[in-house]
Amino acid sequence: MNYNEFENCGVKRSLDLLSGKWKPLILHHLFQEKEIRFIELWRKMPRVSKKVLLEQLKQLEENNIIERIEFNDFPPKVFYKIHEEAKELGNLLKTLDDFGNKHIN
Amino acid sequence: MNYNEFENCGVKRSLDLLSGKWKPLILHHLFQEKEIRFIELWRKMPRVSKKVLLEQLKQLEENNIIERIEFNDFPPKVFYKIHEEAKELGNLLKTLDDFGNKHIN
DNA sequence: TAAGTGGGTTACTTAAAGGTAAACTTCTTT
DNA sequence: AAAGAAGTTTACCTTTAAGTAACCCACTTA
Repeated sequence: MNYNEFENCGVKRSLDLLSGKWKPLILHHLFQEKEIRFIELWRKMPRVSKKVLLEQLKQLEENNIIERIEFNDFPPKVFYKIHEEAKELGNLLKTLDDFGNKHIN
Repeated sequence: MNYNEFENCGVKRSLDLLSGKWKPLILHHLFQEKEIRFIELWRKMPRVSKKVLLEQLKQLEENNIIERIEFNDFPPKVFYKIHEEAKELGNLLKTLDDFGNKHIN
């Protein structure tokens, strides 16, 4: 999240959106589930701390990649899902995955 | 360069290859020039220190993204160029650029 | 012989990302 | 009354990436 030069570059912007240790894994789950509760997501990736997971989710939300939907229930209920306008991100992830798998080494 | 989990994931591998503050800019220049001397490259991006530029180049080389070609001349002469097997990276960068430009905000 | 050349290294500092652990909130259940 | 639930926050520590500045090497040129 620290490209301070060459700002006007789409490559950087894309990398910014995805950079963060747990974001690819988060997105992987969100693309699978369409909509998932915070605690469910956490159970799927228990090696992240709550704090860090929340940080990454907040960054994704600020970048309009995901949406946070809160219900005033008890116990609290919050859903996260891929933002409608970021659905095309799926294709990008596929492209990145393909390239990464080909380019082993 | 620090994804220690979910290693077996192409997305992570791709992001790893590209993560580094100056790599997108380096690659931009290398894709333009096909082959460029270290000092020329540095002149094109004078806000990086030599040390950091060399670090980023070394990482790219270790990942087989670029090639380092050394001549035993004086003064020393070293060329960097996109590795033949990484030419397809051009398409990936294009994809990232397009996405980033669309997804402003 | 002193200064300059291009590529690279070393030692040290700063800033940012991530990790750990505990506490808070507001309700429900036992 | 005590314990537990889900989501979040706080305080603090560790690790890593990046920045700064100086120096080395082997040779050439003024």
